[in-house]
Amino acid sequence: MGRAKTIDEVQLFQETEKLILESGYAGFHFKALSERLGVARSTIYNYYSKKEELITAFMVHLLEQVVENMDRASRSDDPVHALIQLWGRYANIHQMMQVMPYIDKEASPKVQKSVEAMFQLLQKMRSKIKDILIEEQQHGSVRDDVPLDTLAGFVMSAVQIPYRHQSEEEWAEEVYKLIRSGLSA
Amino acid sequence: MGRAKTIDEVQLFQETEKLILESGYAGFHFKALSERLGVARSTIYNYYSKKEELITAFMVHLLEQVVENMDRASRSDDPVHALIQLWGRYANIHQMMQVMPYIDKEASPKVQKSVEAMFQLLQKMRSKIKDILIEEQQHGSVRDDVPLDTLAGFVMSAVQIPYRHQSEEEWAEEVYKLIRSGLSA
Amino acid sequence: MGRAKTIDEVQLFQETEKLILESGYAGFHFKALSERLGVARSTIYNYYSKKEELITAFMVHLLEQVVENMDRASRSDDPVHALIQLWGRYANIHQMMQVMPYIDKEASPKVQKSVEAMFQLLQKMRSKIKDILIEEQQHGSVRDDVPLDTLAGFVMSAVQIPYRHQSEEEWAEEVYKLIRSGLSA
Amino acid sequence: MGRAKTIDEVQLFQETEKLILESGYAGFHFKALSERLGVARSTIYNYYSKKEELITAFMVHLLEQVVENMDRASRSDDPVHALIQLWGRYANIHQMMQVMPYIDKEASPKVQKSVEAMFQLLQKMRSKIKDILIEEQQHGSVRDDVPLDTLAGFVMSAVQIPYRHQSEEEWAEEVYKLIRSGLSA
DNA sequence: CATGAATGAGGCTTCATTCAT
DNA sequence: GATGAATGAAGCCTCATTCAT
Repeated sequence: MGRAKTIDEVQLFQETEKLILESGYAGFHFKALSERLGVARSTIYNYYSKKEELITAFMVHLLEQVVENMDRASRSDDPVHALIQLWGRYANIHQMMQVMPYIDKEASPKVQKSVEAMFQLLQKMRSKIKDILIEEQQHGSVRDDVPLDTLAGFVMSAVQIPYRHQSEEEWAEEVYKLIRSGLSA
Repeated sequence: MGRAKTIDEVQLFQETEKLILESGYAGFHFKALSERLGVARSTIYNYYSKKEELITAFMVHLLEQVVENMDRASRSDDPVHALIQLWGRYANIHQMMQVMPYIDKEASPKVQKSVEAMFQLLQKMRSKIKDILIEEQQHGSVRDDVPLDTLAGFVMSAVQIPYRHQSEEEWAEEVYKLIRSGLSA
Repeated sequence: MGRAKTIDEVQLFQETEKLILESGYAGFHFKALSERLGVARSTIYNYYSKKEELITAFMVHLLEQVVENMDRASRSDDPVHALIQLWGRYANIHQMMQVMPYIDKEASPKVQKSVEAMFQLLQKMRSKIKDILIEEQQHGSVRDDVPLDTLAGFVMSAVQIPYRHQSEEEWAEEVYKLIRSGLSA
Repeated sequence: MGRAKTIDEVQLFQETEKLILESGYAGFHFKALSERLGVARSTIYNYYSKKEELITAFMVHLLEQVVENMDRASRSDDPVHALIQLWGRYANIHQMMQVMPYIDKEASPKVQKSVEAMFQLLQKMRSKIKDILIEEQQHGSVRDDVPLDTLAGFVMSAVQIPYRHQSEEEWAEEVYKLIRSGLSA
């Protein structure tokens, strides 16, 4: 019944991500997206009836993946290390998140729901990081002379360190060293 | 009394910065800007004949300030410390820089010039950081088991660590500790 | 159990009427209609291959009912009274008729036919009213110092008098008095 | 300062009225309007930033005129007569009013204000009619065996009686007779 | 210079309608 | 027949930019 789909959500999300990374929120239109997908602009409206709905749905999807992976990370031997490796893999979340302030949060009820979900996920991320750090503080492997919030911010900010010429793995190793023991020789 | 309002270029830049910080590139319009300045939209065209010209001119201005301050920082006792303090003061440069990818660089010759200038200034920033780090490596106070680029990225990324509840000074102290010696207790 | 839903034409007309009364021509979409019927939008096209075809078919159907009832009314003791009672029952025809000007009459041959039929039915309505009035004029119970067209218009306009707090019957009685003997005490 | 206007509100209202009367709410677009006015579509947005704002502003303007004229009418020798004459002159208000249900009342704060104003004006119209009728009831020239609301509805509905081949004056005279003394000979 | 007016380009959305299963 | 998918045309709206005073 009905004819075969020419696009699916996976493709939609893939191209959405690419487009946002390349052109940011302002440059993200259904027009551009439809051209990349090779469908009519209006076709996309059959999937998401508002620009904001697609973007936020995608971002929720992305954050969910990250949070899921953080769970795994926190159970590893060296959770901080695992976290940094995760950052290496999802280097673009941070960039994606920067789009958030520009989203019209009242665009539709669906958008509102997604935005709420995003905040909760971010909350979860932050608290998972803190949990990891607290745990390590108790083992004496993380300093406690700096407020937890700042420590967490420090760990999260590492996601911003650009890849230079390294592989993802090299990047993670180098950054891990710095996060652990700083610039000092 | 009642004579035609004239635009004060200082105010122009101030409002430009505010507007970009509040709304990002997408939300930066001459319409909004003119309303804040209390002049007609078309008046701004007597100063900058293109949106991009204004934005890029402003960004060059901003970067020049930062670079100037970096010069001073690099001559201080503890240049890394001074740098972090600088980040505290210019916490928004990073956010400002994020609009760059969305600028149509071919918009006009003036824009092209400004964009070139910006790249050179960014270049300068990066190399100043590297110079500082190299200098410290020679004194043995900065590690050399991590590539210089990554070290520089690490220092720059600190600008992203959000203020929590601290003053600018507290923020700088805490972050400095982390940059210097990392998470380790 | 679970066999494909089929459209009931009676229901189709019912929902069409409701929708037009609630939302007017502008608010009448196959989208809304299909939702109310619980079928796919495209299914309606198996019955009416154009929006206009459905609307006009429905209106013909409605007018036919009214004309039929007018026949009965004109054979009653007091035909004017019966007419006003009829208006009470079909208070919405007038509202329905107001969508006519917006219909694209050339939309399809079927539409053209329906539109013609509608005009003939309206013609018939008008002339039935006139017949009734002429008959009464001959009995001396209706004035002849006002052109027949205006008299007919007067009777038809009564359909517009809104229900206030009365039942349909009360409305008809009150309006009948006014139509018969006017405002005068 | 600034260049000379090419359209003014008067023209805008005139063409708005014509367009609505010809094509109804659904057929009223800024595109059609701009074509008639010989300006670009976007120009109209400099005057009214939403379709609904223009329509409702116009309707308020129209009702205000009518209400003003009703004041004059109620002070005349035969207020009911004057009212019917007024209906002759503003035969289109009723048609215009039918557009109301389709207006998105939440379209903008300005729209909301206008809609409120419209309701108040309609309220005023109705109560002015009632005042007139009450006054006449006290003089014994209007019946009191029919509820006031119905009487008022009866008077208002007269606006719907179509012109046949008469002048405005003839129409008013004929309709006045009917309103006063009904169909009876 | 400052301004108010006009405009075009470009993005957003909604539907009627067609297609393939 | 019934359906879900795809589409194009049409209307909405917002700006950057230009023009004439």
